[in-house]
Amino acid sequence: MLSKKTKYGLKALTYLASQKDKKPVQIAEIAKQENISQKFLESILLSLRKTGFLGSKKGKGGGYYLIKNPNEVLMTDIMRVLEGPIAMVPCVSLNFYEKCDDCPSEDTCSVHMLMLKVRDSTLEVYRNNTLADLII
Amino acid sequence: MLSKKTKYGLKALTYLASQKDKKPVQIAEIAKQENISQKFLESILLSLRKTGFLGSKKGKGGGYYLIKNPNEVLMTDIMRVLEGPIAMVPCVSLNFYEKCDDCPSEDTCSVHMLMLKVRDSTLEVYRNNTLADLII
DNA sequence: ATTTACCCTATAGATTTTATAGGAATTACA
DNA sequence: TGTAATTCCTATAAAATCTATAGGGTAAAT
Repeated sequence: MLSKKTKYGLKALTYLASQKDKKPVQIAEIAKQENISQKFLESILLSLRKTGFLGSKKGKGGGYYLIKNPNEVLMTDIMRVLEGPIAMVPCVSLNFYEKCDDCPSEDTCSVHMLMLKVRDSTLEVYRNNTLADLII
Repeated sequence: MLSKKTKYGLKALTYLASQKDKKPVQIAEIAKQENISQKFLESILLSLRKTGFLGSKKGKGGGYYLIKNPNEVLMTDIMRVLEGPIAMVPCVSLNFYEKCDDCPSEDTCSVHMLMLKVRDSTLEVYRNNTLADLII
């Protein structure tokens, strides 16, 4: 299941991406328009800024804005920051690899092979979609 | 992330599928071979029996066995029983549909469209794999 | 100065996941 | 007929994760 954090994050990014200009948008505005708890959204936007997706401006007239053009932002990168690993098991994760402690070998693990296929098919979707594709 | 329940369930099903004959296999044997807590596995196998994937036999020489041939068991069906919805959001789920309470409309939801694509690509994997494909 | 708005950390509440406990019911077999 | 083996079932506890909320700090604009 997609976490609320990811869902809210995607909605906020899309909201920013659909702005005419690149002027900062306030948290309060995004929160209200997208039905998101403002404080929760605040922490999400903060993490998106720290990971280089958003810029921010303090003080009056401040807010958040996109750093790159929407069509340059791959869904793979967004999803990894918001949701974490794209793979369903750590042992098939490209960016968050971990060995499973309950498996003697990955070569003979039935789950491993299946989840590799799922990962690849999901990756293909994320690699072929940018933030721009989320704008209706 | 794949839950342990699903992972263990898949391993257990694969273990049963790779048996030569269809004689019942005891929980204890599967638990030991696959490094799974026996009591936890017990509840998983129970749910797989109640959903028609496994048969069971009580008493001495009892255990669990597959009802169908491994190549007749689609991964879609297994995953829905073990893990639940294949979709990452309820509003794009075929079998567990639910409206999102924070979205005014699905047609204008950026998350909805993306998750529809992810669901379809994942479904394609599960529809093209059976339990037999998990056997190494 | 004062107001506006982001910055940051800690923590609490809710939910889900991951088991564990303990006994009841059933079967095989001596 | 008795006994050991094995699944069946419900309840509940422990742990982890998710979803916020609280409250003050910091920088910028006017």
